[in-house]
Amino acid sequence: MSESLKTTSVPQAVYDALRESIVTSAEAPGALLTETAIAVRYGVARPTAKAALERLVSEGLLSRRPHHAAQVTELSRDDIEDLYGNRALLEEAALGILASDGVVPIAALSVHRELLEHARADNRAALARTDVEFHRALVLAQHSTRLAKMHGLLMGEIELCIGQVQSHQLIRPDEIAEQHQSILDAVAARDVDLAARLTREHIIYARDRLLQKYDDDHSEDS
Amino acid sequence: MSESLKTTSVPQAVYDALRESIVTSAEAPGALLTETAIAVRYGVARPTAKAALERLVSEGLLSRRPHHAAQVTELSRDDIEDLYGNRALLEEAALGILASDGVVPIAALSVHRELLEHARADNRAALARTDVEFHRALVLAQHSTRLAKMHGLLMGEIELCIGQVQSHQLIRPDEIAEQHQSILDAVAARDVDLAARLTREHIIYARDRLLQKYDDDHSEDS
DNA sequence: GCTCGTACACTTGCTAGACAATGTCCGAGT
DNA sequence: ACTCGGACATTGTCTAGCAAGTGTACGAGC
Repeated sequence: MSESLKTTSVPQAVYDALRESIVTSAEAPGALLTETAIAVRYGVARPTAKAALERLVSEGLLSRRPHHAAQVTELSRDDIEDLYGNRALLEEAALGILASDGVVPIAALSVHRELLEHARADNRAALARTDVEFHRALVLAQHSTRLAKMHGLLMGEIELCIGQVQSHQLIRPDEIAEQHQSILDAVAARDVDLAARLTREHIIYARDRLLQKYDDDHSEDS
Repeated sequence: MSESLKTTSVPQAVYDALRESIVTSAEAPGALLTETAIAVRYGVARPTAKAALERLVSEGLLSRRPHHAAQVTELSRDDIEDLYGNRALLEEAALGILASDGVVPIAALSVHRELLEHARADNRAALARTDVEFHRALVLAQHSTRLAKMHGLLMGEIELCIGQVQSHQLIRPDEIAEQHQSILDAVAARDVDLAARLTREHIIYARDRLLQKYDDDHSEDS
């Protein structure tokens, strides 16, 4: 007990670990997670595990019926469309605010550079993760706390979505990077309409690639 | 134990009761709510009270620092603008969807009739409550579950906002009812742009009345 | 052989109590 | 007047356990 830096609270740590294993699909969709199983896995008491599970349920990553074990949410095609439609709405608004202020957020810039690195190395898994981080950084940069909160809620499920459909397999790194650059340019140029339009197109583009992969995966069975 | 229908779970009941007393400003903004105090007030165990408090914190109705009692969130002028700005964004999108489908939701219609009753009786408190319910019903009627979830999150804080600024005092019942009717008409006529525009104007109108009252209340002190 | 009902195992719902860790505040000593 | 120390309040987390709901599998009856 000397090496642990006690970075956060115990339930937070359990939540983080559990969330990570869910969005990376280490826990398959539909997998059952009982409170006691989580408790023994991370060496915590059952109420602690329960708190982490309930939080994940409220964020939509887990589902549960009253007296049953929680299970990893299985996203349908409609869910994907819903998620990305609302994401487009929110990010379009966020980028509009950023562009009208003409402030290019430095946090997003550094993430963008990191993303370029991954693109050059053709590391698609890392790129998918950094892509999410880039969009988070953009939305966090504008001042509306509620917009950021709602966006965070959506992005949680979107990460799960990206994990379940292994969409990073068909990502085109150069296109992603280029689209991000265009958006940043529009913000710097204070072109509100362009920034909003490019953002929506970028997200719809991502959605379509996801849906395409989803359909491919689901065409052989049934 | 024969008359109680056991309508919901215990934490849910505590949550409901607590939420009610918060949004009605029975608990003044800034009031301290300790876990033990809530537990004894409702005759439940401390973990149960804790769960209810944590849920309210996650919804923004309560604030808390790590080892301190939770307290009722005090909304600032910026918070009001933020809440209503995002509310306009979401409801504009929701009404756009409804109008493009051309389906006037029956749930919203019945709430609208109830609202007309309150308007006729000039019961402003009930009207404010029904107004919120009307907007919830509208958003619930479109099919996007995420949009409804995010809207619900916002409306929680908005109810608190309405309670803190006693805004119902300066509501004009006839104007509210008329604006709602116009929106419903636009949806029935499948006029997407009009429905969206009227919705935004209606919300901005409500926001401005709220801000006006807020400024009046805060001009004498300081 | 099939259907129905019952009992059991699993899991959560909720409670009780305890101890540790932390933050606040007030008073004592300098 | 200022600093330091300790008491108090509050939450964080754990252990323990009972009650209640749900599904399943087994056995009885037809």
